[in-house]
Amino acid sequence: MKKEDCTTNEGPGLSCSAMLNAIADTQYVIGGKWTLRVIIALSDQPRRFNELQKLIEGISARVLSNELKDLELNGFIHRKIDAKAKPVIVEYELAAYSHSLSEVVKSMVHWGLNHREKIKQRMV
Amino acid sequence: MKKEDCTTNEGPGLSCSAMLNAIADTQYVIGGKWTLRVIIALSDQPRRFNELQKLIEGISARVLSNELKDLELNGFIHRKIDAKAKPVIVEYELAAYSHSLSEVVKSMVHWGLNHREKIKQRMV
DNA sequence: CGGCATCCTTCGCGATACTG
DNA sequence: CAGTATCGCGAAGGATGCCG
Repeated sequence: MKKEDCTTNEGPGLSCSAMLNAIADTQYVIGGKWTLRVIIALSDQPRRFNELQKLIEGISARVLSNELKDLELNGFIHRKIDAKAKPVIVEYELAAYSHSLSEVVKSMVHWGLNHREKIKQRMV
Repeated sequence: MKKEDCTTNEGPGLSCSAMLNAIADTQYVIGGKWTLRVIIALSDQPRRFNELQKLIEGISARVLSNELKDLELNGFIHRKIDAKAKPVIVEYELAAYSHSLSEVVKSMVHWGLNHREKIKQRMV
């Protein structure tokens, strides 16, 4: 075993720094305060800008705008423009790639619930 | 199905806000820049403060100190003190609870690697 | 050696106003 | 309606120095 290899067996054959970089990437992409909220708000149907802002309580237009740009850059959503309509209609819809997050989201939800339970019991 | 239920099927029977809270908890606990690095640095053996600081490149004493306190509060590590030695020896070791993170870590590593691959291919 | 105190910087985010 | 521009706060983190 190389010095760099992690003894935790999360990444068989993966160096620690490679693992840490991958984790940092994930945190960078979905670690923002609103990122996953926007994705979830789009999970059942495409939505328009102001619709999203009403749906996601507390988000400002500036932040929502930035989130949507980043999400599009990362391939999570598509921006659909209907230029024929007047005024122009812009809709955001989830791309297939957003489903690749399901495992990450699931494990985070699971761990978060367990952790809260654990904390509660320690309080008793 | 209640209005609150998520149409993404990550949390069967779980409301969106419950999911989002659980995710926020997880991000709060392990979302710090250094948290997982410290845990991984401790994964093969207990280590002392200055040893950790050398091992984790770039971390300051202040930040490491805070991380270790938080990690202990959250039950991830134990602080072992050998008071008989002079000067006193302090060691940090992983607690069993830190292994509960393995699924989260694994999925984040996996997704991060895939995402980087995807980005690379788009560059071509 | 194992930290804590202090000061400073950076970055994410919030609030508000404004525009085509 | 769908955003952009501007301003600025607050918290996380970095740099440095000191102490038992």
